[in-house]
Amino acid sequence: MLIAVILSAQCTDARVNLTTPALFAAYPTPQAMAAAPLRTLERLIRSCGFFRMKSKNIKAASRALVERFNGRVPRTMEELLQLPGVGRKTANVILATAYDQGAIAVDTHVLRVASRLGLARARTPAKVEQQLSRVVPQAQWGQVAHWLIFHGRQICHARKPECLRCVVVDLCPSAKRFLRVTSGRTKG
DNA sequence: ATCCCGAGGG
DNA sequence: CCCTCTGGAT
Repeated sequence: MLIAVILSAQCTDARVNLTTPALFAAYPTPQAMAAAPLRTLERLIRSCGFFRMKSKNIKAASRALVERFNGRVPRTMEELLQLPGVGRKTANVILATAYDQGAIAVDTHVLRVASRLGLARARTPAKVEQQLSRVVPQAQWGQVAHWLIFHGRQICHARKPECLRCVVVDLCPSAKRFLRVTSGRTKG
C-alpha cells in the first residue's frame, strides 16, 4: 500500500492499479524493491507519471524500511515522514487505511471542498487537517477525506463546481458565488 | 486545456 | 512562498 500511495501522486487510481501487479511480481519484498535497478523500476512505473522521482523514492524508501524499520512500514507519523517520498498526506493515508488510526489525509480535493463548505478556513493542508479534526467526530476521521475527495471529483470541481447537482448546496457558503458565475452574470 | 487521493527543493 | 517533476485520460 505504501508503494501504491507513492505512485498515486498526480495519477489516477485506475492507472496505479494497472501498474502495481507487474511491479510487485518483480519485487515482492522491501528487500527486493531496495535492490531493484532504477532503470527497471522506471520502466515498470513510467505510466504513472513523475517516474524518475517516484522510482528513486520507492527504492530509497524500501531501503529505509529494510535498514531502519526492520522491513516493516512504521505506524507513526514521525517515522513515516522519515521515508523518502512520504509526506504528511501519504503518511495519513497509510495511518488511516492500513493501520486504522483515524488520520485525515488532506489532499487538494479535501483542501478545496472543506474550504468551500466552510469546514475549515486555513489554507495549508496541516492546518486544515487540524481544523477538520475539531469539526468531525473522531469515529469518522478515517473516512471523511474519502467523502470530500469523492465529492470533489464528482461535483465540487476545482474550476467549475456543479452546484446545481450538489446535495449540500443549501449548506454551502460558496454556492451562491459559483451559481452566479455559471449563470454568466458576474465574473470571478 | 485540465485534471489525476504530492513531495521536495530553492 | 514558488517551482519542478511526468504520463495518461477526458
